[in-house]
Amino acid sequence: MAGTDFFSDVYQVVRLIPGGRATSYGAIAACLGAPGNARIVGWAMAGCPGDVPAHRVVNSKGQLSAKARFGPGNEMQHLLEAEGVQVVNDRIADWGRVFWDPAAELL
DNA sequence: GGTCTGACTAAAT
DNA sequence: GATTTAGCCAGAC
Repeated sequence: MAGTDFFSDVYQVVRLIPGGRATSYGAIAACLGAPGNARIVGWAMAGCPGDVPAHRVVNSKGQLSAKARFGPGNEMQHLLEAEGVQVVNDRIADWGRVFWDPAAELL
């Protein structure tokens, strides 16, 4: 797994997230071997280069915590819906089904 | 090298 | 279910 910087690893994993799916910060962190770095993952997204689909990364409850960072509107939600992810009340519907586990799918 | 911050998580209340 | 507390670690100053 790739690795140079934690950020690079996060970016790479996020880029590997298939359309219509989403994952959580903790899942990415755990995949990188650092289950306690959930915050770092989110922070890495805060400075994502732009080619990183950060809209597919949400918190453990499937809630669009990054929505505010994408914009004051529902831009993040719109992106997810455009990929086939149903978003209701700022959170992903059927989260357990949409959830993409990098540690399992990517392995 | 100490301190603050942050798009988190989980457990406790 | 909502709020609070504490734990976690990498970067910026």
